[in-house]
Amino acid sequence: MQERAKITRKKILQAAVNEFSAKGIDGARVDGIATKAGVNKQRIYAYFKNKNGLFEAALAAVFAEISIFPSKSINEIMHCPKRITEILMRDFMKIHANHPEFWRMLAWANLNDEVSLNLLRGICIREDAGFREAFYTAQRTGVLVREISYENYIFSLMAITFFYHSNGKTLSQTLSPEFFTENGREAMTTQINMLFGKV
Amino acid sequence: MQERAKITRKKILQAAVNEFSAKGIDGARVDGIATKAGVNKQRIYAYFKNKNGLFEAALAAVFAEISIFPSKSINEIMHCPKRITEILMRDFMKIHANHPEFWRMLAWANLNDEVSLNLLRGICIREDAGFREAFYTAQRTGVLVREISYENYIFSLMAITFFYHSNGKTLSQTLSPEFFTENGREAMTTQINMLFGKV
Amino acid sequence: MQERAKITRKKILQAAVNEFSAKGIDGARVDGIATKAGVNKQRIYAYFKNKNGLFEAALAAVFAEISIFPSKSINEIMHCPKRITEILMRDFMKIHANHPEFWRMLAWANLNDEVSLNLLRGICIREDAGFREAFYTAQRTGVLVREISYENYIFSLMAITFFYHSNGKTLSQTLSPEFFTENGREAMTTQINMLFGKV
Amino acid sequence: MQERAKITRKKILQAAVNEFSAKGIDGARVDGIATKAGVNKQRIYAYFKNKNGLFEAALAAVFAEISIFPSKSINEIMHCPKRITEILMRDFMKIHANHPEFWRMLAWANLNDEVSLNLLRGICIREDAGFREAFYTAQRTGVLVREISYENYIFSLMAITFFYHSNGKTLSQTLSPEFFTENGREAMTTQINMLFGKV
DNA sequence: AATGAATGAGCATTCATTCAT
DNA sequence: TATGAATGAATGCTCATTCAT
Repeated sequence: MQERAKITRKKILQAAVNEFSAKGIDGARVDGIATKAGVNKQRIYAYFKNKNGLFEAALAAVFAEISIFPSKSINEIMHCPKRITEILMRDFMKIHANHPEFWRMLAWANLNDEVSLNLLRGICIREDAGFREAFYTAQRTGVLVREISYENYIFSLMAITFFYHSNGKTLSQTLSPEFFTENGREAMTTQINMLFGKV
Repeated sequence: MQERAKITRKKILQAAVNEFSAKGIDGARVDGIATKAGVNKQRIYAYFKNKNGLFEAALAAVFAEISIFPSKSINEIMHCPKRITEILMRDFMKIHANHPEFWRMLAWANLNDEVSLNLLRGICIREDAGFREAFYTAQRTGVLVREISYENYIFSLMAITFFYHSNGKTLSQTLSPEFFTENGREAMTTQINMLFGKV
Repeated sequence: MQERAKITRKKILQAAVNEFSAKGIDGARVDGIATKAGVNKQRIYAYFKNKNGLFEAALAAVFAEISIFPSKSINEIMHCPKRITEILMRDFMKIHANHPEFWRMLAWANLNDEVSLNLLRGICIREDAGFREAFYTAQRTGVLVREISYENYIFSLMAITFFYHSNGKTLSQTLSPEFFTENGREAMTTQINMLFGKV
Repeated sequence: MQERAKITRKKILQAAVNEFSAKGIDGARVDGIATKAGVNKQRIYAYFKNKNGLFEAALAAVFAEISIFPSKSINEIMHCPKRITEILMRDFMKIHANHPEFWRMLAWANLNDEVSLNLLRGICIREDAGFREAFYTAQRTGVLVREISYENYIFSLMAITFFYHSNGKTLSQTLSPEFFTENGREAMTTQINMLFGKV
């Protein structure tokens, strides 16, 4: 693949993430993506076969961009294991706040029967070995509840932060709009932190 | 509205929930809904104005069907406050398992900018006063952590159960497929239960 | 089907015969047919499913219009069996001259793998019993060669007249342009007539 | 033209005959031909100007390959003039059976207004002088009907054999499927042979 | 209230052809 | 000579919505 082609491919992917995350597979328009990318529409089919193929590639591209466990955080945790939950939650919250396309693409992908996740195989969020180590250290030093497994711990924090961002619209209508204020967010972080911390 | 019209309206709504929850607003077809409902397409426009209007009505219909806090569970909790988290989590899990249209409609609605949630106003899940009472009882009797607020407690359990069902597809590819086995589900419930229970 | 729909259907079919016979399945444009018919393009899909379905219906419509063995000719032959070949050849020639869409649609259909001829089943050219009678009479009275079967006789005359019209373009380049003059046509008819007539 | 170019040209032509004879001008895809030929698409435009030009060249190539009057047959006829019709018919039948691309390319060319036959000029089936001689011999020796001209004789046999192969699909649906059995083919050859033979 | 017919804008995808290297 | 990249105009088909009865 020539240099020019690589650039074209990249422009398409960026536009695709933009359009797909906003409107989903069915809502997105191939024309729109081509225009946004400033690229001939046919190139999309040449590089990604079809709309679905482009979505899958766009999803993979989003995953590739996101770093779930930044080494900076791991260092911080190692230094002060007590803060593990707080740090992790703030990281996750930040990821979602800065990359709304992440939860959106995830949500679209989960709702759609036809998208294959094959491309994710190579990229998937492997829990960083370093972080896992930090988790066990926190449990060993008695600052994190022992009853919970590593997987369920990660899962819970992901669930809470994902849900917080993905369901804001309905939650503020049905449960409480308070969650989505500065204070609400703070309170939640604090409480969840205490929950997992050993009293 | 005549009796016949009411029946037609109901048939449309059922078909709409079915189609919308499966395919989303953009993926659903008005023709498909009309056919599924065994009703002339034009009736949809007569009763619900347009596709979006129908979606909003369908979303409201789903909410109206779901009972988040069954009185049976409230009684159980009152009788044995220690089991509050376990009972609630099992309830939520069951709701999602039996009504996948619930999380799906929620997800579609949250992803879409144009759907109005006005119709939810009248129906929204108001936390049953009874349940709130049970929650405070559990805290007072010392079987539930005191640091967490009622809202954040509900929120957390909703988040975990929602996320569990809505993101299964990507999670089993990226985090672990173990979650979605019988054992995985049990372990999670137990651990979350202990987490919120006072040690 | 309402009267209005019947009219629309018929307009589509006429335009389809026109366009398909001229350009073939791949060459024809659905848009072109809709425009020629003065009808909304979507109606084509409503009534004929797709382009192929429309072609098949158009082919059937052409067959339905053509009368291979006009009763007038049968009467003439009965009256003067000696002229059977001449009459038949002139009939076939006239059909092809007046209905070029006949050989053209046949040719397109034979070249295309995907067209089904199911619709022809109901219409297909059944040799008129009357004409078959005339044929045997001619053979019995000794004015038609006995060695040839009814089927092969019809086949031969069809082949010659079809080929004459369908392959004119290449034949006048490769064999001789003489065939397609008035004299050439006359000579051919006369000679074929004599060929089948008993000397 | 370099040797390499000649090879490329030939590969393109072969693929073109293959694709065009199967799908016609409108049905064929330049991409498909390039792929089949294992050649860069652009070469097609360099050597044949455009799709139509390629078709015309492919048609000419098919004609160049076919030998209508093999000298072997001419010898046989000279040796036994009585068998002229039978030999010719079997030759034609064999050509069509072995080279379906022949009647197909002819049919596509005749149906299409835009193809020019200029390239055929140089190649066209000139009746071999030898065969014409054989024909007259047969007539003189009284084993072939005298009433038919050379041109009409050839024409008739070509018509029958071409039609037999080109219209099999519709004929077996509308007239009789019997023609296309081994027996049917034999009977036809025999009868046509007798028809032209002097009784 | 209900339905069959109709519409126009749109949509994913394709294709012959040209450009740039 | 040869090739990968790019283009713009279609092309078959669909869909939400409205009309007429």
